[in-house]
Parts: sequence; C-alpha cells; structure tokens
Amino acid sequence: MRNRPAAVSPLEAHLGYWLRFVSNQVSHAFSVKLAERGVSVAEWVVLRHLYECEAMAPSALAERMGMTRGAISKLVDRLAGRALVRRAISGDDRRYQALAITAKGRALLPKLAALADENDAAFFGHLDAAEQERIRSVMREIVRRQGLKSVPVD
Amino acid sequence: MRNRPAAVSPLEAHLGYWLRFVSNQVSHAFSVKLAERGVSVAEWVVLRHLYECEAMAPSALAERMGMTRGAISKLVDRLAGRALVRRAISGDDRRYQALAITAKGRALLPKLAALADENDAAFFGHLDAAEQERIRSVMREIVRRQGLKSVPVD
DNA sequence: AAAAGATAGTTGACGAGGAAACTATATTAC
DNA sequence: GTAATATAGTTTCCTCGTCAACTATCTTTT
Repeated sequence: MRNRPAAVSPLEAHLGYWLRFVSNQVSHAFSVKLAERGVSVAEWVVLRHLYECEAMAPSALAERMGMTRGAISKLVDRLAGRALVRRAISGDDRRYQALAITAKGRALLPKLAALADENDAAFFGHLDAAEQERIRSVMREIVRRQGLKSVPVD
Repeated sequence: MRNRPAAVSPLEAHLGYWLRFVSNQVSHAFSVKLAERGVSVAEWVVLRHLYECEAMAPSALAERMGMTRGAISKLVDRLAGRALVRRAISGDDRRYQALAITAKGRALLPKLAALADENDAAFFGHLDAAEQERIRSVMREIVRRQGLKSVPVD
C-alpha cells in the first residue's frame, strides 16, 4: 500500500468532468444559435430573468446568475445600448437601479426562447420525461446543498 | 391560440441551464482548490491526459478536451514554462509534436488528483453509486450522440 | 450632526479561450 | 519534379468575465 504508485482515478470517473464537458458543448451550440440574433448566452439569461419580473436590481441578477456585479454592469451596458433593457433609478434609495426589459426586448424574447427549447431538445430530447426530471432534481439538490443563491424563489 | 402571449418556457425547465450552472460552480470550486498548487482546471486536464500516455499530439489533446489548437498551444506554453510538460518533435513527420509529462509533472499529479476527488465528492458525494453512474452514462451517451470526439477510446 | 462603515454600481487591468490568418512541413496532381 | 493542396502548430486580435479599486449613496455610531 506504500510502495505502489498512488492510485489516480481517471478523469472520466469525475462527474464534474462530464458536466463541464457536456455543459460546454451545450452552451457553445446554444451560443451559435443565439448569434443569429446577435445575443450571447449571458444576455439571454438576463433577458429571460427580466421578462418575468417588473424590475430587478443588478446585484440580485448577479446572485441569480452566479456572476459578479462587474460582469452584470457590462452586460447591462450592452443590452441597454441595444435598447433591450432599461435602467431606472429607484426613488427611495438612489444607489439601487431597477432593471427592466424594454418592449423591444420583450418582443425579441420568444424567438430566443424558441432557440433555447430547440437547443435543449437537441441535446436532451432523447431522454424521457422522468429521466430529465431526475437530472433536474439532482442539480437542484446540489444547488440547494451548496447554498448557492441562484435558485429561483419558486 | 393566436392572441395569447407566446408561452415561454422557464429557464429552469432547460437541462442546459442547470448543467451550466452546476458545472460552473463545480469548476470554480475546483479552480480555487487547484490555485493552491498554482494550476488551472484546463492545466489539470492536460496533465491528467498526459499522465497516462507515452506522448500525445497537441491536436489530439485539443479534440479530447473540446478546445481549439490555439488554446492548447498557449496552455502547453505555460506548462512547459513551469517544466510540467515537455515538447518534442517527432522524428518522421516534423509537423507533429509529442507532448509528454515531465517527472516534475508526474510527481505533482497525485496531489492534484486528490483535490479532484475531494472536489467531486463535495458536490456529488451525497449521491449513491447507482445515481452517479446513471448521470455519468447519460452524459457519455450525449457525447456519443453528438459525435464529440472527446470520449476516451475505452 | 459628523465620522465611520456598509452597500450599489462602475471602471480598468488582467487572463483565458475562440476565430482566423500565418508559418512550416508533408502530400498529391500533373 | 514542381505546383497545388492539406495538415500541425503558432500568433494576433477580439470578447467576456474576474478581481480589486473607486465613486456615490445610505446607515450607524457617538
């Protein structure tokens, strides 16, 4: 037990390895599809989040998306530059911003959503509903256990 | 069916969303651990691949890792700069390189492998072996279906 | 109420990786 | 055998995200 070379588990033994690999492929394929519409994956996620709520603070978005505030700031710059998102200063505390999706952004979103559905189906469509749900719940559980803040408040 | 707003599926409905999210967290946590040893996740993967084979061409590595040749080139620069990896020109076709891990790299690797095991356990350790294997096989199947070249030739 | 501290957002330097042009070598066509 | 093409690796430029310093605003302390 002492003189054998340390047993090094294979890369493929790690779920993290597989997750990273598949996730990268999925995201990359998605980014190619989104590029037709001139949108990045991160931009899609921002728009999708704002699509549902009246308004949201950049910090909250950062937490939800697992990104830094700096990244969100630049992301919102781009989106605001293309009039897909609007910044407003909330009245009571002037440090806060209230981000909201614009009508233009709202109009674009269903098209992006269709691409998202399509992309997900291309990679995971062959799995039956139960299998998909199992994976989803495993992922949700991991997020919960790690105390990551991003879980939607559902 | 015409006048209702388009039904936009929620972000969390997409497995791609969950995979990206969890994978990012796992990789980030791992990168923090690896940073103690001054190594990045991509560098770890290179070292791990080279640990097992006599020698490997950068292109092959690129395919396996799902990265571009350019990225591998830079990655190998860094690793070679730290004497963890060695470049050699193969004799018969002088375009090819034969990458190999050095003794120093080989000595470092088990320590990195321990961090990898530890990190994977932190995120997935609560899943029983069957569940882990199910996810692994789903991922492997996706890779196979997409014709991604990275699957080890096992 | 003034000073100290906390919090929201922004900015700039940096690093990693992709795309595509580039260099060097090898192979194929004629 | 030489021109055209293919292939391996490198390099340049670009984008995106992090980190840490910075500004502005609000809160707490005293």
